[in-house]
Amino acid sequence: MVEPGKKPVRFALRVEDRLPLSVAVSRQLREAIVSGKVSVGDELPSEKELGEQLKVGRSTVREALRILQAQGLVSGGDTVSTQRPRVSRDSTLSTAAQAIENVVRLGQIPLDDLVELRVVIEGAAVESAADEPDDAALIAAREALETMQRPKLDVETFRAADILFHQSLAAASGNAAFPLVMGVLRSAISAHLGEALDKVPHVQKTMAALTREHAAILEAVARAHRKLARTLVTEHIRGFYAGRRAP
Amino acid sequence: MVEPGKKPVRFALRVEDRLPLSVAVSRQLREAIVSGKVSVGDELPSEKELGEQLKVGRSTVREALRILQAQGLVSGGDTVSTQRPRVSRDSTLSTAAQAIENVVRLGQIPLDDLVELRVVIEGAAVESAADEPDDAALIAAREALETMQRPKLDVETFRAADILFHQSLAAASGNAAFPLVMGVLRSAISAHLGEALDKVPHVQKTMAALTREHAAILEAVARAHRKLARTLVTEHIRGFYAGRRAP
DNA sequence: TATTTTCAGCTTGTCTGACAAGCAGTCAAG
DNA sequence: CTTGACTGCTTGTCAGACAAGCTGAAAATA
Repeated sequence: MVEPGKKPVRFALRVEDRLPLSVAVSRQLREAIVSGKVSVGDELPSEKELGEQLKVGRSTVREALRILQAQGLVSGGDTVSTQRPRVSRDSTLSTAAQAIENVVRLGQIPLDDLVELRVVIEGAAVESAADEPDDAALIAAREALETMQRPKLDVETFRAADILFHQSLAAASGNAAFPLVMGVLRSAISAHLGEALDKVPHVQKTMAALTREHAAILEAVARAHRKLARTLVTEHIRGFYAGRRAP
Repeated sequence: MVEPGKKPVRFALRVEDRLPLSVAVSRQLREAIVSGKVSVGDELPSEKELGEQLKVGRSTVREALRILQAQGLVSGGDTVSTQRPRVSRDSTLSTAAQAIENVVRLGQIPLDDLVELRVVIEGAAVESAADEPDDAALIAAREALETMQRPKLDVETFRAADILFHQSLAAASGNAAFPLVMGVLRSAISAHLGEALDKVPHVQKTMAALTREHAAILEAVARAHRKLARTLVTEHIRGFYAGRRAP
């Protein structure tokens, strides 16, 4: 491919930092936010004003704001409103969750692997919660459990209480990363399974059984039986998804 | 890859709530992507065409694309280019890491919690790898270890080999979710710590010590000593970050 | 005076039209 | 066969327009 007479000279095109203005603007704003130059909860200037300060058009500013909203650094984007965007307080958490969910869903990770990861994390969470529980979170878990113990519960309410229970349990570990990743896993798993799970043969019976397992887990945590709590959680999760997967 | 027989996916917009159109568009495209309706690597229609199919203006489409780029689902956003955006191949991972980094930098998740989560996951990974290892991944880990054992290694090479070692070890568990989440965690943690690892007092000594720990971990895994492997990994990670945090 | 109504002025959301820069193919001239 | 011009696309950016909604102040009313 190379003639003997000619030396292969490669010319590398040095692309200077030509990134779109909108991206540059978003990065600059991001730096101002994460570095604390604008504090959390502050209002940002209006789009027009930002554009004038930065000497860019309004559409450019709008695109930059969209990027920041997608990153969860700026509020808004979920409703139409005339409110000025603010530096976001807590929506970055759900943003991170969604980002991981994207990875998981695109990564074609087998369902079993996700379930196993959830077992690992939730097992560690209840062990930690059994050691030194966060009482407020434990109370929230207990309330969720009481909701699930109400007779003749409809599936949707049960489902919401179930999520809240597991979330609270993870939060009781005192580790903020546990509930975050757990929530991500749960949502990714149910996205894999599809939402047609409510059509189990014996819904009330299944829900009652799950509730009993929840009660046992919570009690093990409350009594600081860390190994028992882990075992119960592991069986609970594995059993649940095993039953779902091959009905 | 544009055979005449392949018919392009058509997008039709369905407005649910009073969401901004741009957000609705981005969500719909996101669904099309993560559900595999448009496959990874595919080109999306041009902005004009998308706008015509969805019956929205081009600026609206552009804002939606910005959101998707910020989420890492669509390529582009880092250079100015006339290329049509594609469904992104693998950049979602770094996006997730960046999202977590935002969370951490805004102080919503303490660094220690992230480290502890990494301990949990990597501990479970080596246990699983000790039980039934994926041989190819173990070989990769061993090669990375050999790289680290080379004398007078520069920091960057060591660092790369270190990442590869841990990644391979996690992959040896056979669970695809472990290396994935681990990678996100690792990147988020190191982004938060800063890259100032070179400023350790005794770099060569530190690297040598880390390498010995790595070797011990790998041997424990290879000999199917699951508990030992977990203990070693736990100490390895905790020790590493404990040393970093308060130098 | 106190309360309600009105209204001007802002904001965001969206659309349209315009232009520059750059890539890709075509097609003719050398 | 190479070269160059040309055409048609793309993205990036801007400017201007309009609707809808909020806010605060002035005006009208009780």
